[in-house]
Amino acid sequence: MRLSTAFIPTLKENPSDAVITSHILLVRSGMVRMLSAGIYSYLPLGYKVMKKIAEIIREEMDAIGGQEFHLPALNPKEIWEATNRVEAFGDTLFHIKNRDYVLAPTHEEIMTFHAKGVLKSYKDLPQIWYQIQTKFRNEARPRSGVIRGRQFLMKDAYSFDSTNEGLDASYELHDKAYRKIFDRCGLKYFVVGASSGAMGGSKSEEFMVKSDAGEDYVAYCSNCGYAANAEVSTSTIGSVERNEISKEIFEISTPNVKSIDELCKFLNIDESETAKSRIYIHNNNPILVLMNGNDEVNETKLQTILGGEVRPAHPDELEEITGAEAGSIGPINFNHRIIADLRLKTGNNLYSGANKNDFHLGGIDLQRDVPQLEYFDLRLVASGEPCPKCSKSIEVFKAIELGHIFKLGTKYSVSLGALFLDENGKDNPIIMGSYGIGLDRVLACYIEQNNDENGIIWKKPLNPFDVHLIGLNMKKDEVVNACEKLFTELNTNNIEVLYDDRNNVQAGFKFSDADLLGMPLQIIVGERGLKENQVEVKIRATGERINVKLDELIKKVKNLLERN
RNA sequence: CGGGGUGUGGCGCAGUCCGGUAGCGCGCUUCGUUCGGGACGAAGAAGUCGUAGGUUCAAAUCCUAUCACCCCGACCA
Repeated sequence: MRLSTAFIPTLKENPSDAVITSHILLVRSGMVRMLSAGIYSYLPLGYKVMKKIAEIIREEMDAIGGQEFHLPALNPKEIWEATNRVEAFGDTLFHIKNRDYVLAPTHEEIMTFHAKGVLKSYKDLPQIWYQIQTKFRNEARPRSGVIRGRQFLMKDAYSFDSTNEGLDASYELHDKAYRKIFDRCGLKYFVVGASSGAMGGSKSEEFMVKSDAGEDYVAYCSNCGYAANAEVSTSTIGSVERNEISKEIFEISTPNVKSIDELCKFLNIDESETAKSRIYIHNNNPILVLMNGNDEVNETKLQTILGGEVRPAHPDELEEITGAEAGSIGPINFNHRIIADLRLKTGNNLYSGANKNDFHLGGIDLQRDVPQLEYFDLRLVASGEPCPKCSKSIEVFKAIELGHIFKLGTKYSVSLGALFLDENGKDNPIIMGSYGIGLDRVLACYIEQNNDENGIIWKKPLNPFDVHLIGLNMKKDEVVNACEKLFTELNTNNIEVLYDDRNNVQAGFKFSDADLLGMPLQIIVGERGLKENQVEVKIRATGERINVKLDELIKKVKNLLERN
């Protein structure tokens, strides 16, 4: 492809609304443009990469017996009501105004609809159906460019089995296929145990990429390989020590002391001697959650333990409920339900808020002073604490979810009546699994992991082109002639070439564009080299430059691309 | 949905406090000189100052409303 006529609008400056690296580079390299918040157009160069990602996914899905569908994004609302997911998705579901349609955010319902009455016998099972299709979700707050959009491209797959063993096998197939897909895309990722959330089902795992732009937290142990979403990771850190003598409760004036850190400094005590209070509203009733020191509440665990509706209390509610502001709340004289983290079970001589602004209490013995207290594992795991599997230290970091695989069970087949006859002639709901990959995220994560200060660094097989051919001074006939010849030669050798044939652009500009676009190899053709019958090959990833004789170029390029 | 911020030519921004009819850099067009790391000179094109209403002799600037986008939080199959 000739750059002079291609639509690859590169930008010299960072777009003002982009913050994370992948977003900045996607826009600067002319791969995407924003149409509206969370809605992006893929330009030719970006779409070329998306097609390559899709092709890898297709190959691996087909390899496990997957069959590709193309389902409508426009769905009758009725079918979503049958599974109660109009309510479950709430505002995230896009509704069509002038007809009872919704824009599909995922396709369990529609796939199950097609399975119903067609997969009638255990002999018809198992099946793996998939599609690569645009999904619509009315995200409250789209962010990070293409990583969290209102419209995005997703590969979604569904398995249909007659037995739980069959589901296990289908799930395993997807697990292996996903590893192959992400390996082939050149991504560094983790597979973590996850919460099934509103999807329902018994087991689920996420494929995660470590990134500061991520919205999930992953607990990872480099010693034994343990990895889990922090939402579900168990905390195994030890309980606080119990002193031999429990002091009596005493009140201390602590003016302007709001945080645990300030309290520790003020009283010259250790974090472990303090109990932090967080107030939540559970089904319209206040509940105090007591944590040790600076431990954070794991709200997923809290939600699971309490059930119903749980949310943090607003600041104005705090004063109404406790009589004090956020920094001075505590369990003593608190007249609603209190639960505490397991770590505090043995605690005595603890410091906590007095439910009176600018006062704290010391000498609290939870067993003595709050006898009705219930203890649960409520703690959000943190870096440095012992791994639940091998007791070595774990690391907690932010991550982006690339893919998620679920054992769904029979939730959708039951509510939509997708039944099959077993060997005994008895009706049974089909046992399902569902498996997703965000293609936009694969693209963005690749760039997050492969860039430098000059731009993107592409490697096979996702690279849009293999080589970037740069003609330095296109006013010189010998340069033009040499470039044209190489362009033809490379193309006939099935090497994908982006050819910078612009004759009105300075050399420096071309170099910068080439580094920004980031093809694995740059072939630089200039007068200087041509005198020696040679061109320069630059390896984008390392910056290494090699002078190559013209008649050895194709061989050398093939060779370097193999190695890449 | 709560908090904060920003909307001025294609892109990045100044001007807004203190009202006087719009400017800078990049890009774009034409001509010339340059030509291996984002060139130089000359001439030019391009902006309802997000939108609507109001105040005023006069509004990018002040007031009111509204929309869009970004960041933090809430939410997140």
